Amino acid sequence: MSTPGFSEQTSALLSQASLACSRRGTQLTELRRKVLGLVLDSDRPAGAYDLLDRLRAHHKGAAPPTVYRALDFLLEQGLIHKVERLSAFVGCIHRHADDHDHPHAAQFLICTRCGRVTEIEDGGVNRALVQAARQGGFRLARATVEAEGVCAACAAMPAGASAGA
Amino acid sequence: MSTPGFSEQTSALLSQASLACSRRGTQLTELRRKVLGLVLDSDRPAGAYDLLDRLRAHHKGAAPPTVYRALDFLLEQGLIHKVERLSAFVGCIHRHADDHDHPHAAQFLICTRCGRVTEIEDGGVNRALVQAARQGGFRLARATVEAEGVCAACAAMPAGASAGA
DNA sequence: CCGCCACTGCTACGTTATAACCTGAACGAG
DNA sequence: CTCGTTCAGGTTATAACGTAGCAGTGGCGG
Ligand SMILES: [Zn+2]
Ligand SMILES: [Zn+2]
Ligand SMILES: [Zn+2]
Ligand SMILES: [Zn+2]
Repeated sequence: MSTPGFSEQTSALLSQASLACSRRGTQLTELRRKVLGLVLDSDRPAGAYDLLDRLRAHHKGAAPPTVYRALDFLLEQGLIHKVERLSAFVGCIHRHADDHDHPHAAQFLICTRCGRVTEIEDGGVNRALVQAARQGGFRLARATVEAEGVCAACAAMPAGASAGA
Repeated sequence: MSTPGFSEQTSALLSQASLACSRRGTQLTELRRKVLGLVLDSDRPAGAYDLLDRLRAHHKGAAPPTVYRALDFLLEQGLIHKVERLSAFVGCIHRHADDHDHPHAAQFLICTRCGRVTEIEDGGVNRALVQAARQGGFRLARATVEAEGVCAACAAMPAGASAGA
């Protein structure tokens, strides 16, 4: 695999991310690649300090700014998203077209049972938001939409249990 | 005025809040009333530590737990909202019906020029969210919707200026 | 009187995020 | 080549946000 320690799927996503950055004239350096790999490899949102701890295993001397700078870069590149309610980060599931100059409009479904976050991109929600903003004369730039509830997997489990670990 | 140091409008809202709490069997104590007054009296979202500083002017010995406990209470009572993106609090503009047992579904428009936040409650957005969640088999409990952009007042100003202060 | 409860005071601590300053590598202009 | 500039990252310290835990007080019902 291309980056030891990461899953096959994560490695594949890292390769795509690297390409996407090249096309945009930015560099997915080794450090940024590691941080992105850690985010992608986690099936739950990852906090900055969780990432820092894991990063330190293979990157001695990492400090808060180390990981926050990498996260800022990855956010700018649209490779990850921040879930505000959790102060945590998730990998972006969407393909990164050559031309994407500004972030796409996504929404997040946060399961309060298992902690997993699903990224969706719902046209209806986006249209409704644009409409609502326009009604108030508000010039909409972007929106944070984070729903909390119970995911399909957890809803199918007996109460008290949580799907998949 | 009923509570010295607050505007007439804030005082009126405080009276309403006090009544609403009585009906629900909870107490809007003097401390909680002061914190609510501070939130309502501000035309921008107020951070917890900003509130703490202002609270100390009339309430010697206040510490972080003092203000956070009051904020928790006010959130539970639906008297204020937290704006996650700003880690700050705003007063709720809606009337507090006797029967409201769970929080209402509101959205926030955050102006990046002047910093003001407008609370709206848009049926279209709420319907779209319910619909989007259902499509993924997600049992929606509540949603954080925080739009960023430029408010009508700021959009009418020359670039570089910001409306009202 | 006594136990219980809601509220508050207070100390300390945990978590999240950024400021400020410095080093070194890469690269083109002069 | 040497300088200025840009970008990435190391390092230290600190700001900003939030909570745990325990003690005291005062009301209220047994
Ligand atoms: Zn995305
Ligand atoms: Zn779940
Ligand atoms: Zn409200
Ligand atoms: Zn504005």
